[in-house]
Amino acid sequence: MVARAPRADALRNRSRVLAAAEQVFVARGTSVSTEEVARAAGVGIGTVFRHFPTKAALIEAVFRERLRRFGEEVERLAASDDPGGAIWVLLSRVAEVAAGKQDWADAFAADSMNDAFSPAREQLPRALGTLLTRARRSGTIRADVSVPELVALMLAISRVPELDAEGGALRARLLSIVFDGLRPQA
Amino acid sequence: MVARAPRADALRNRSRVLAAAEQVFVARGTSVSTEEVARAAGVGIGTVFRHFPTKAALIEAVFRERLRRFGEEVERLAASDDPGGAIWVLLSRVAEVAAGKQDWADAFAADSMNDAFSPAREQLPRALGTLLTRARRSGTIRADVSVPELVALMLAISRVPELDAEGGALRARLLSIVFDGLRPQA
Amino acid sequence: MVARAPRADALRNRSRVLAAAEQVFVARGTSVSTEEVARAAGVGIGTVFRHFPTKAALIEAVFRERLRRFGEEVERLAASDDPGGAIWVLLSRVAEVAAGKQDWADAFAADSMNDAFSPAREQLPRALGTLLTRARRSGTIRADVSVPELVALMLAISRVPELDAEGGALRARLLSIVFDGLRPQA
Amino acid sequence: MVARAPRADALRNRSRVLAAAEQVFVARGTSVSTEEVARAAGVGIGTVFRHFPTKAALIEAVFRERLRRFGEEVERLAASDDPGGAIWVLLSRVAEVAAGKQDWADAFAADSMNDAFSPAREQLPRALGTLLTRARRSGTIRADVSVPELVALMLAISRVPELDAEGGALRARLLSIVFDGLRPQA
DNA sequence: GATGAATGAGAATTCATTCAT
DNA sequence: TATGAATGAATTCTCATTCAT
Repeated sequence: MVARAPRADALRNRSRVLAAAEQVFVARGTSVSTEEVARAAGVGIGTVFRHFPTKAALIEAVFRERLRRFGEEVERLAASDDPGGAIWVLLSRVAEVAAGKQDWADAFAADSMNDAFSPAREQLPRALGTLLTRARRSGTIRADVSVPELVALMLAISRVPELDAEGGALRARLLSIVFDGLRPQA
Repeated sequence: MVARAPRADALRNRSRVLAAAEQVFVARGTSVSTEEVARAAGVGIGTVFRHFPTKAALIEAVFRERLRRFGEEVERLAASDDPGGAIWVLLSRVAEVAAGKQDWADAFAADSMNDAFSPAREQLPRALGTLLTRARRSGTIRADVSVPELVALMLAISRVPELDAEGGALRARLLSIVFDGLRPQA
Repeated sequence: MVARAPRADALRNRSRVLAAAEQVFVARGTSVSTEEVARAAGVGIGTVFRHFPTKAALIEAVFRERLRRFGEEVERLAASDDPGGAIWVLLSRVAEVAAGKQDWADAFAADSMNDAFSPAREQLPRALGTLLTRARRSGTIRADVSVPELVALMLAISRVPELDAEGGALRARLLSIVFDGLRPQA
Repeated sequence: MVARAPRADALRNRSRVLAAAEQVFVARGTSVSTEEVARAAGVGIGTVFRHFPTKAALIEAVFRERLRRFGEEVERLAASDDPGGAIWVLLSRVAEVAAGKQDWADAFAADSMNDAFSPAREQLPRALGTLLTRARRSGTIRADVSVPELVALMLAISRVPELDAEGGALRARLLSIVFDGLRPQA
């Protein structure tokens, strides 16, 4: 019995499930039943469990994927000409993405710093570190802010669901406060 | 057929259940079974449901009580001689209280601005408003920050569970960033 | 410790409970909770259970009382000048009373011939017997109908809930069929 | 994503549950717990709920099935050479079937004319109508009896549980009364 | 005696997980 | 492999009955 490369249709199903799960979890929280995820993916529930042995594993996989994509985005931001502006963009994006998606943010917050996510643990902090260093050098961000502070701020911002009210004006004011706090202080 | 004062033992049990529920919810999330709450309170499950007709009602009651206590605390802070310092204390307290209590913060965030909490809706924003006005006048807080921004910040801070790491040093740095952002900018 | 006559207020409470239970059972079925009966009677639930040791006992008592009153009514009918007409009235009354009160009729049907109801077992059949004998003699009722047949017919009629439709016209036609069947056949 | 035929074992289980439920409901009333139905069917309780999402749905399904079979029986009777005799058989069957099955008769009475049972609403009244028309023409049944009266009589008869006593003799006499009432009157 | 709070055994229902088809 | 039926533990809630006040 040689370990065989996964069949193409199996891979396709895995992706389908992952995508459907992300959509459903974001929309209605991770407490939706696995059955609903299967329905959204257009597969049988058995298929979901074949690819992800427990529901927790599915949630984790969805989240890992999300972190991965986020890491890529941060890498692009870290390469920006304007690192200070990039941090502003970063925090804005976090606030946007999280708005109204409580449960999702929960999972993010609960697990983002978990040992389970070794790839994200490498890529994301590294990208954030690069971004911070460059921003510090450019004089837009104060020197005593490092990655954990930035992550904590991101988490904090990501978890306020009411920011969409008033057409996002509140969100802008919140970000402005935080951003002013990040600036080198007189 | 006169409306009678509730019996002493009933009141005692109600409080016990409320206290046990708060403890259990904070420690292990609001998803613990009502049975466990009953066990923690040392009463039968029927007693829990007698006092709180649904689980949602219990969660709400626990939360309402918590908001009430928090409102009192803010009122005391609003009367302080040093309103700027009081806001610092306020945010610190929020961060302390929320640490490691994810689900609890969820409930707070989800409901804190809800119509259901009319008493809190009055007392808490009023106290925060007083505090802010006084802090603005004393020159410690910038003029364009009002109650919604402050609440959003509190929510944001309250929802970062990892702040206890490193003996709270990270929490202190996060607060310092936020606080600098709240100061009148040069 | 001599057996003492029940206190006046205890008797009053017993009646109140009985009356309230009848009303509630007729309106909403015997599956309403004992608590609701207590509420309707304006007493505590403990009082209900003091007078009727189990819910079944309460149902039985309510029913016994109802049979007793019905027995009295039949006695009056049995004394009528027109025994044939009296039987018609009897069956009409049964149909009227039962209309729309399914659960109630259930209890009636389930228990009416039960050994538990010794007083009713005496009074009611005796009155029906008298009525029948007189009706037979007057030539309005056929000779081979005796008390059990009459009771069965009453039960049957009492259990058709739809008879109120069409302003009772259907009920009238049903009774007419039964009544014709009861007449001496050519 | 084609709609597939239900699996054979699923169909088998559905039938098993339905049959077990009918048996249990008839024997001990529809208030038996779903757990008992599952036990009687030899399946897990989850299986019962998979096929019938609520207990009410199960009761309804059992009842619908019963009405369907009854409708078939009436159709056979409607085709008889002796329509008068067929009506006698019909009423006898109803009395037999219902004997001692209180709760069952309740469901029958409560729902038999319900909109929920559209198939029965068509088949059963139609068959009864045919039967009645033929019986009227043959001169065994009086002209002013139509389907609602017949149904009401069936319901009435079906709801007298005591008819089995005395080896069914009482039942026979009750039916004879009703039947004489149905005959064209002199 | 009266009260109503406490109790806990069910009951219906859900859902992660397993396994026959 | 994919499917979806079967399973049963767990959960919320109800209610008859008991018992302290």
